[in-house]
Amino acid sequence: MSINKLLGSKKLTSYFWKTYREDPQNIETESHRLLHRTGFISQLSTGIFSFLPMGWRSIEKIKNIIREEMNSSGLIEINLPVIQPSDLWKTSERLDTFIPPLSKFQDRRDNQLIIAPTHEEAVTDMVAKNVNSYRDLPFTLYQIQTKYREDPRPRAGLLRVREFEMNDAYSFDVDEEGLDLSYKNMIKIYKNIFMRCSTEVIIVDADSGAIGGKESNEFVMLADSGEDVILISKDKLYAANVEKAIFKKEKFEKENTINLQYLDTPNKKTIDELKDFLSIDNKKMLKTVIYKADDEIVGCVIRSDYNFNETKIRNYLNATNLNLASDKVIISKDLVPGFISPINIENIRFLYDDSVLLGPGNFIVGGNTKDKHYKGFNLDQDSISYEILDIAEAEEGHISINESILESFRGIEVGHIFKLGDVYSKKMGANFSNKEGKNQNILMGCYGIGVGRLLAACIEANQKNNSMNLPLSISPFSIYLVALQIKDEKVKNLAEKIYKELTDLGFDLLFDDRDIQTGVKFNDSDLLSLPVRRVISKRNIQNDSIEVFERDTDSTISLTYDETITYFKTNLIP
RNA sequence: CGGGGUGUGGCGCAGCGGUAGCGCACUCGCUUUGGGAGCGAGGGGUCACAGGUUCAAAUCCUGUCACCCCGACCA
Repeated sequence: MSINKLLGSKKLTSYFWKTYREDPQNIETESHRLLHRTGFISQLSTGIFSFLPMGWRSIEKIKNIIREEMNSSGLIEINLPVIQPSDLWKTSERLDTFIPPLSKFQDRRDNQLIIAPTHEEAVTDMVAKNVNSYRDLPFTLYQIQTKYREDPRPRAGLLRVREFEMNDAYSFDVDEEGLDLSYKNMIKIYKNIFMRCSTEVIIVDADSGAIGGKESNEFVMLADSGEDVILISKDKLYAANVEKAIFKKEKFEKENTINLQYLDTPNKKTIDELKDFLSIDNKKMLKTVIYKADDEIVGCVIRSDYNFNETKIRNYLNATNLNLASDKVIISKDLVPGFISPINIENIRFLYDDSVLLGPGNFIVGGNTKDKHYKGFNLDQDSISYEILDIAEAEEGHISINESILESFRGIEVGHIFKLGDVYSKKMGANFSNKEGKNQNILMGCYGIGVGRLLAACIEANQKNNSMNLPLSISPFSIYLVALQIKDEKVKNLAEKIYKELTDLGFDLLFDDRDIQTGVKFNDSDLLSLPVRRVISKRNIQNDSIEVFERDTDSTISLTYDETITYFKTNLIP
C-alpha cells in the first residue's frame, strides 16, 4: 500500500488542525515560523516538540522514503532501546566523555540508566551476542528511533533540538573492502533519499566528533540559516566542514636567521595592536594561545596570518573539553597574559602549527615579560623538540590542496556517516571466527539522518512568500480540495464525489469542507501550500468547470469533471 | 557555563502603586459569502512562582523557575 493511501484523505471538519495568524515571539528561522503557523508542531519545552497530525504526516512520508530506500538496498530494520544501562556505556568508555553529557537516572533498584543519545553501544552489544562466524556477515541494520541529547543550546525550531527521531544505520563487515562497500552503498542510499525529498545536499569531509572513528562525511544542505560552515573549492573538487577542512598554507622565503632580541612593546597585547605598532605584516608574527584541554594546560603556536582550529587541537590531544585558559591559570604557569611565548617555557607542552616552519622566520613572539616581545624566533633553531602539526582553520580565500580558491558557505547538516572500524567492536567484544578459525573484530560503519531536521531543512530550502512549498513527496497531503459555499447542495455533492473518486484512485486529499470565510480557506491553503489545489464552487459549477491550481507551474486551469479525473490519472502519481 | 532579554486570558500585546484591559481566536444570534468580513451579545486571567515592603502590589525589593537571543559548546 502506498503511503498516501495508508495515511488517507481527511475532511477538515473532522480533523485536528489549526493555523495561526500571528508568529510567536522571537522566531529566528523561517522553517520554525512556518512549522508553527501551519500547525505542524507544538513546543513542549526548550528543544522538545510535539508533532501535530499535519506535521506528523510529513514526518511519516519522510520515514517511508527512508524505509523504501533502505529496504530496497538490502538493509534490515531493527529497533533498539532508548533506555540503556550505564554499564553498557562504561564498556565503550563513553559514559563520562560523551558530549553533550549523558542524561542519567536511577531505576527502582538503584541501577543507573541513561537515555540514549545514539545507539552504537546497543547495536554492537546485540550483534556481538548474535554473530559468531564470518558466514554471518556482512549486513547493515537500521532503525528510526528517538534520541535524546542534552544539547547546550537548542534553537531554531526543529533544526536543533534535544529530543528527535533519527534514522540510524550500522554496517558490519569482515574487512576494510567490505566496509568500503557498505559505506559507498550508504552514500548512494542517502543520495536517493535526499533526492526524493527534493533537497539538494552536498557531501563534505567532516570531523567525527563524539561518535569516533576515522573517515567521516556529512550531507549538508546549503542555507544561510545553517549553523555549519562549509568550505568548497571553486573547482568543486574539495568540500569540507570548517572543523575538518585542510588547505595549502602559504610559504614565504626564509630570511637569514638573526639572534633573539627583545623589543619594547608597551601595552601591545594583541596581534592587531602589534601589527600597527611595529608596522609589520601578520605573517611576521606568531600567535601563542594557552588552552585547557581537560586537565592539561597546553600552549598552541601559529603564524599570525592564520587562526586556530580548535577541533583539530582537541582531536590531536584526544581531549573531551578544550577551552581557552583563564588569565589566572596563565599567571599560575608564570606566563604573562598578552605577552606569552613558548621560548624557555619548560612546564607546558606546546603544539606548533606547521605554518611556523613555512617562513619567513625571525618571528616576533611574546616576551614572557610585561611590555616585551622577542624578535627573531625560529622554531628549528630555538627549540630542540617540538610537536608540529596542522592546527589551522581554513577560511574563505585560502587555497585548496588542488590549487583552487576556497569559498565559505553556511549549511544544515542533515546526514552524517562514519567509518568506525573496530573502535566499538574491540571494546565490546564484537568479533567473529574467520576462515582460519581465528577471532577477528567486526568492522563497523554508522550512518545517521535527522528526520525532523530534514523536514525543517526542506522547508528552509523551499519556502517563499509565507508558504512552505513542500515537495509532493513529503507534503502532508497531495491535494487541497476546497469547497466554497459548502452549504449549496450541488457544491457539496460534487466535492464529495471528487473527494471519493480521487481517494479511491489513491490520492490523499485534504478536503476543506468547513463552512467558513473563503479568505480563511485560501489563506490556510496558501500557508500549507500543497502541490495541487482544487476549487469547487457555485461559480465553477455554473461554468461546468472545476478549477485546478498547480503550485509548481503556478498555473490555474479549468477542467470538466471527466477531464479532471483524467488529469489526475495522467499527471500525478498517487 | 558566561552575557542580555521576556514572563499579564489560547496567541500577540498594553497597563508599571488604588485590586486588569485591547486585538485576534473562542461561544451564541442576525447579516455577509471567490481572498483572514460586519453588527450585537457572551465566556475565559489567584498578572510565572515564593518571600518581603506598603493601608493597598501585575506594578517596588529579594530569591527561584521557565522561555528566547548572543557567545561558549556541539551529531
